[in-house]
This record gives sequence, structure tokens and C-alpha cells, in this order.
Amino acid sequence: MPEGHTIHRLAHEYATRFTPHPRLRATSPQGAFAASAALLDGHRLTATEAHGKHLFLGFGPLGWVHIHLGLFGKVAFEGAQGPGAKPDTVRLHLATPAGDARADLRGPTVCALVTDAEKQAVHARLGPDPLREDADPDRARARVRASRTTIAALLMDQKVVAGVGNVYRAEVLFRHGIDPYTPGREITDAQWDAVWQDLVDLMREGVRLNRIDTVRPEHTPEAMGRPPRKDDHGGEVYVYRRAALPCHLCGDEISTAGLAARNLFWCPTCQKA
DNA sequence: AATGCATGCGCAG
DNA sequence: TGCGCCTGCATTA
Repeated sequence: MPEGHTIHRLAHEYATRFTPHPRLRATSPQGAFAASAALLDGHRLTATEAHGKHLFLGFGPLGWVHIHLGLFGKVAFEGAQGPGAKPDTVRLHLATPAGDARADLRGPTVCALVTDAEKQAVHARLGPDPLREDADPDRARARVRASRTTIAALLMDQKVVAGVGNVYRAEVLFRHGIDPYTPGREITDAQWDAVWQDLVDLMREGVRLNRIDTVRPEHTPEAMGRPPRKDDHGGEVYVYRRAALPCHLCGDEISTAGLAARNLFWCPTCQKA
């Protein structure tokens, strides 16, 4: 379930569990990372870092493990030895010598041992990340304001903003009443500033709760006097994957359309051009 | 058993 | 614009 909040949380979880230990066990049961895992085995995790959807695990002078979860990569901490676990799909298994902390990475698009320079190259091609202290929203705004591309596509472009995925994209546009097909150059400075600040707040909350929750307190089912809902992807949302269902605010049907090979969701009434 | 779909992305054409 | 890649889960047959 990887948007940026997941990756920042993982960076913190890897650090908490493993950096205190001077020697880790590293293996690649699935095989594709076996040679690098052998190099890392017996060494210490010295740092972790997230930028957008990219995760870096630092092993001092040995370099960094660059991880990108893609659409269905996952990390399981400590749960991987249950009966349902499939050890043959674990790309990177990290564990303390005593086995009291374990992490199993499955299904990543990227899992590679890289140098500092290669890591820098990844940072260089990513836009500002609302979850990073060093993020410069003006850089993102400049790109948005210079583009004829739709704001929906720009928000998903990791060179423009790093870490926003299909859920935050749909939800932040709804929360600001912005038609997803609005060209970037028609987004006002005030609109962008509000969208950026909202992403900072929403994604921080996502890290804290480990899920995406975007519905304002005054719009919860309880506050609206409606029966409770349960979305099948964790948190409460306004439009994501709610095609043809009634909008929580106006009751009209949520629209959906393909945009750059992804499904876009929006309320045609609340999000007017 | 087979198919489809997913919070991603890079590449060919 | 479409395809492939990585995996797991729900739905269909």
C-alpha cells in the first residue's frame, strides 16, 4: 500500500528495529538480491531515509539499499514466519542475530545496492516531498504553473511532487474543489499553497496512523447523521474508488475515468472547473 | 483453475 | 498509449 507516507513510516521502522544492532543477518530467499545480501550480511544498518516513494537503507561504507515498492511491494515486520508466509518470495530478509526483529521485503520494483552518487541521482530526479523538512513547495509550484498538463497528472508526476499517489491525488483535489482536468497553469498561487499545505498535513497524519484518512471531522458519517461506512482500503475517503457511489457532500455520483493508465475519481459537482 | 485488479513506473513505439 | 514487471487477494468459472 505504498504512497509516500508508507515509505517514510518504513524508514522509521527499519531504523528503530535494526540500527541498535552491530551485526545483522541479510539474505534473499527469492534470490534476486542474493549477491548483495551476502555482502551486507554481518554488517550494521547505519541510516535510513525516504524521499517520495523511494526508501534507502544505509550500510555505512557498503552503500545504500535502494528500495521502491512499486504497485504491490510490501514489508512485513516480524509476521513472516506464520503458516501463511511464502518465504520463497522474500527479496530481502533482515534480522537481528537473536531473531527478535525481522523484516521481509516482497515484490518490490527496485531493490538494489547503490553508491552515494547513485542515491544522489535518485534525489536529483525527484521533486519536493511534502514529508521532508527540506522540501521546497515553490519548486513544485513553478513546475505546475508552467504546465499545460492537467493538475491530476502533475500531482502524480514524481518530478513535480514526490510521494503523492493515486489516493492522495484524488482526495486532495476533492478537498479543494479542484476539477482534476484543470491545466497546471490555471492553478492559482493560493490554490497551490493550500494544496501543498494540505498534502503536508494529510501525509503526516498518514504516517502517524499508517493509513490514508482524508474525511474532515464534520463530514464523518456520525457528523452527517448517516450510517457508518467501512472502506476496504483502510481509512475514510471522499472519492477514491467510490465510482458511482453518492458523494458524501452533495450526494451526486462520483465519476471515474482512466488517466495515464490509472483510475481517476472525482465528484463532478463539488469539483467544478 | 483462471482471471482481474491494485495506493507504481519505466520503456518502446 | 500500451506493455511488462513484481505479488497477493478477490472474483469468476
